[in-house]
Amino acid sequence: MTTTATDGPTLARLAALLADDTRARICLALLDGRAWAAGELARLAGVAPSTASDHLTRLVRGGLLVEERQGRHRYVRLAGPSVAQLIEDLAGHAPARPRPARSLRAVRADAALAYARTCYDHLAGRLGVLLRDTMLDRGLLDGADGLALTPAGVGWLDGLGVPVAPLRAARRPLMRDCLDWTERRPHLAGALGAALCARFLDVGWLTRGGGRAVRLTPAGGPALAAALGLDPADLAPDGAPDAGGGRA
Amino acid sequence: MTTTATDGPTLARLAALLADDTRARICLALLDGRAWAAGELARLAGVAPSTASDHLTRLVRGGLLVEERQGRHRYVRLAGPSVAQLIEDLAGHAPARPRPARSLRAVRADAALAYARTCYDHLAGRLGVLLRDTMLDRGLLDGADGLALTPAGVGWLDGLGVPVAPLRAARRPLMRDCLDWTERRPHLAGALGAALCARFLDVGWLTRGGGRAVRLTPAGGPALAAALGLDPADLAPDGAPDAGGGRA
DNA sequence: GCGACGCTTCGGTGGGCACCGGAACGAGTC
DNA sequence: GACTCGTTCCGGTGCCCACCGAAGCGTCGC
Repeated sequence: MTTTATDGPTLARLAALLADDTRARICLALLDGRAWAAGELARLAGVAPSTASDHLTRLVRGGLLVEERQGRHRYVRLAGPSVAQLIEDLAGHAPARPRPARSLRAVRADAALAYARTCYDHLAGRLGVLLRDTMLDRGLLDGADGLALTPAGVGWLDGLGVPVAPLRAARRPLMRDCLDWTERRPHLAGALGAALCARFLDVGWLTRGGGRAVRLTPAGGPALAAALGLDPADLAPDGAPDAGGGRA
Repeated sequence: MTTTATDGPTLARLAALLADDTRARICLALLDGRAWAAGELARLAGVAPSTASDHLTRLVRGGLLVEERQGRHRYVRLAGPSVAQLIEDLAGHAPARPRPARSLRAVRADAALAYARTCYDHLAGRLGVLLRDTMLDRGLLDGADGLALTPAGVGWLDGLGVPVAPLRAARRPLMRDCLDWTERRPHLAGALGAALCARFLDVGWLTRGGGRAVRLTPAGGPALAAALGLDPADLAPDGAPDAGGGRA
């Protein structure tokens, strides 16, 4: 028999993959869960295509990314939810640094992101945190002895068209708290968080803005408020007058 | 443009703290939850004291470690459970690399670690995983809809002298799955995991071996088996004939 | 076919940093 | 007070790696 699994150098090599500004930027961008082309990532990170290509190769070799070649394009995405979780956790532990606003456009985009965005495959931002809080308030989740769905919660999900049974069968955990970058409080991740986010997009309550931002649709606001037993005003993006301008 | 709270460089600087072999070794050693002197860590990592001192300063500045000066000694320990969790998560994602056994002593020490050890402040290794599994089997935990204590579990803990009420009041989550390095399956962390481990040590069911290893005491084996409704043989460290030799 | 495009490979350059030894400093010890 | 010991500060060295531009290669479009 062999031994303890992870030694120092092994851990260091994994951390080194995220210890570079450019690679970190790339991984954060990929947290939207979609596949990006190599050139897009190079432009986003502000480096030459050759440099980005190098980084992508390294990240793929390290197991953080998977690639898919299509014609002359090289698409990469995060290797899975566990990688997304790892990056989220790291980002959650990094010191929160309020950044100076650079332009009105940037302020609007930041406000839109702070209000609602995807975090790999689930919902984050104020809306994500509010969703979890309300589910706890309404007794759909029980947070006293861990974090678990109540029978009422199972019924509520069923009513939304999110049957729980297939989620239980999934290999990933049903629920998991994910520390929100902007709110510094947890939102809902795991199979359930992903299913809820997908469902809201499916039925048109949410729609993707550019990048990671998502927006409540005119129909989605009242519908979600009703489902949660909230006043529609509670869902207003009160943080800033973002409107719909955030097309980054 | 980038995101609101955590941008690429911020994430990269955090990751860079763990991206060095020596610093990674130091952090892994500190996962035992105790405070180590700078010189001890230098010897453990195999570098000059001046080099280790430099690394410690960097880790403290980065918020991963806290220090405590006592006379001419500088003691450092992990800054808290959240840092321990971060390192555990990273280690859990690192590829498991079977290492060749180097000596009989090393094999014995490794076997002792694989059987039972502390993971910052909670129990890990085969024993830790078995504990969680059995609690699920016995209906003390409910894993179907998240991870939650059942009423039976609350009573069981009370009988062990681990009242749940103060744990609920703690700021850290009551329970959390922590991926075990050696078993690659979850064991129990969070406030409850820490309280259980502390209690087992308090009542003398477990005792600390050298380093991170812990051992079942002659009295503790049958007692723990009885508490869990297991045959004492189920708790045997069957992986290897470790006996009590594992004094790193 | 030809050209445009996206990506990769390949030297070359530069900066950051891990490491050490030696000197200095403070705290304990006799 | 002299000595030891743990730690820190400092200068110097060498390695690793992020970056680029240029050239090469497959893919798509006209």
